[in-house]
Amino acid sequence: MVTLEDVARQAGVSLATASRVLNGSTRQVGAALRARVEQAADELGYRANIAAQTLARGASNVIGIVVHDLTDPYFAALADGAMRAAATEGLLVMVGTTHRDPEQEIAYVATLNAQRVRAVLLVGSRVADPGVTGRLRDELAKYRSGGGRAACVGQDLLGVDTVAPANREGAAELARALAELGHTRFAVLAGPPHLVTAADRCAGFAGALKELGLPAPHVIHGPFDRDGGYAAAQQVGEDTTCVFAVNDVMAVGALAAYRERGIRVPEDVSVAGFDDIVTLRDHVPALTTVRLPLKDMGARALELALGEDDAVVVEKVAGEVVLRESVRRLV
Amino acid sequence: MVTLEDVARQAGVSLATASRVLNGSTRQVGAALRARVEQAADELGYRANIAAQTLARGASNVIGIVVHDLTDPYFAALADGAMRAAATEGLLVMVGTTHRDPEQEIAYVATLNAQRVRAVLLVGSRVADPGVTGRLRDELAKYRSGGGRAACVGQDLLGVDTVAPANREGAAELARALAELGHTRFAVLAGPPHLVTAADRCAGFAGALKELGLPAPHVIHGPFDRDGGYAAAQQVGEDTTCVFAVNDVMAVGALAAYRERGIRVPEDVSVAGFDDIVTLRDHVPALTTVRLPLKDMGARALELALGEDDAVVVEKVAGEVVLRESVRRLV
DNA sequence: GCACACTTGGAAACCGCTTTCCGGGGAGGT
DNA sequence: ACCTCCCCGGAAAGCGGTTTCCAAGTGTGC
Repeated sequence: MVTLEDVARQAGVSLATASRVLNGSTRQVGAALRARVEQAADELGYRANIAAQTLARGASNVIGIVVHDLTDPYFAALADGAMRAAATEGLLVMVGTTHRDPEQEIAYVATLNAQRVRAVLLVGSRVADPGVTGRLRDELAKYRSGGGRAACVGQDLLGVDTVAPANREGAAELARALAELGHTRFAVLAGPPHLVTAADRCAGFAGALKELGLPAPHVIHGPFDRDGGYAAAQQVGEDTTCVFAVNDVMAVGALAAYRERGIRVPEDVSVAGFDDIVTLRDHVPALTTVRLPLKDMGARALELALGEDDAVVVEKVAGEVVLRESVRRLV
Repeated sequence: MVTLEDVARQAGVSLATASRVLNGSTRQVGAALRARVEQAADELGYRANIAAQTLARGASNVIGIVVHDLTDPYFAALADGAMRAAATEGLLVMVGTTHRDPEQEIAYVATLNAQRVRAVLLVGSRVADPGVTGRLRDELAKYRSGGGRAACVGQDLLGVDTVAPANREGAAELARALAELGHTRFAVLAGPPHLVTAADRCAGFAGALKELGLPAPHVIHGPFDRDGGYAAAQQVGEDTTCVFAVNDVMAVGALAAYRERGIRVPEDVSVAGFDDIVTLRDHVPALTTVRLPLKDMGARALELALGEDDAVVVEKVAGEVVLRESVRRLV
């Protein structure tokens, strides 16, 4: 590889001058030398060694994003939002996928710390296990004590800047909207009990029903993905008129299960989800859901992480109930 | 930040010994010292500085993946496959999104070169413009001359290891299968003319029709995404019995357009796509398409890039026609 | 008991770049 | 004509590790 020294020698200048010309500096370099250096760099095909720069400067220009599952459009949208924001700041992005294993999340923070990345974004639901959350907090604390910045999209459980979707409130509002349509017998495809996002949505939904004086929903746990929704839908009782899946991909799984069994949606049963995944906008029947501005949330999380402000800020972002054809009005 | 030197001092050993204990080495260290060092590292919360390691070792443990659009499930699947493969090798992943701007691809290769990443994966269709392709080749050549490895998922146009989907052949086979069902009047939602993947699929399809002695399809160009398919579908002539969208997300756009206009699929018109995107498996009507093993392709590309073999290998991967309900038999 | 091969610990060079600190020269002020 | 001040170029000291090279200690075989 051609190094800065090669360039400097070829241009007949010192290392310092070459560095100042090629890699930015507060100091000026005369036009003549500057031209010589640039030409030499071009001829030799010089590319600065960023590892060396990072070491010398003590600051890197990469950020880390840790998501649960990149192929889930929810995370893809969030990550894309953050990546666009990063690009405008001239930052590179390192993406880690935990494949829904919380331990992996901790491991990634450690690795990103070793990389001395400028900031890390933890995207996705926290888990209820205080053990893992504690260890993650510790790892984050270690990272931050070394000057690292961090933010999270999810629950405010890590002591870092957080973009927190209003899961409880959104689910509650959805419940009220559905009740308004005349539904009274509900089931909730609730996802895994330890996933805080899932639990919050479920609780918010059930809480609103209770306030309305309606019977408690039939809660069915299972995986947080499409197949989880598919499987859980099989266990919904006959008398249920409306099913709330705690996220859109689960709702799609449920719709598929109903379709296979010849149960019509919304004629025989209504189905609602949560997130308003863009990729699903052409689904038939169109999904009633709670819209979250995912891209913005990703971008905002990056902003928070990079922000100078030392105070930990938690930003709640509200969801908006979107009624579509997967839900019908009862009488 | 705590450095190796801090650890060594605390443990009362030399820098060399501490390095050997903590960051792997061929050399052995006695059990007593080893324990002291490990304890010191633990107490201090030491994390190796990877930038320094990369510099000293002259080799990094990160790879770069450049995709066109992460929120497109096609790229998400490919990237996920590659990332899983990378994880098993203990490699970190840097992801770049070009948002379909070919210039960005060149810029990313330059940046990843500067990062001295171990390998770069270029995922996605090449463009027909020989100018950009040439500059990209140059940038890649520069990277590889410095010891970098590279591979591509797409067309064999860059002189690097390539995983090449059999776009022409797959589209041709699809055309034959559709003709078999009695279709004769076709339209192709062809995407942008400069995108090689789109052009190949279109050409393969048209070629097969010609061989069968059928009339040439009505070719409609437009963007390569869902909205492109939606828009292009509006221009399809009345007499067309079957529409081939050159990828699945475009096909979904077309289906949406038809649905809005009250045109039934497949009763009034048949629609087929290409890729067999997993996220779309629950779409109604189920999409006839050509299946590509996306995750495997991503993983394979990484393998090729990392492989020791110096010869440039091009691996064609075949697609499999999958007939589903979006297409009907005529007469 | 001695030469010899192995181990194992440490000193120091080095990886490629940034940046501080110096010094020389030209411009401007008096 | 002299003194400052400013501008710009270069030497060199890091940044935090890895690894080569030495030296000292430990066994082994004869």
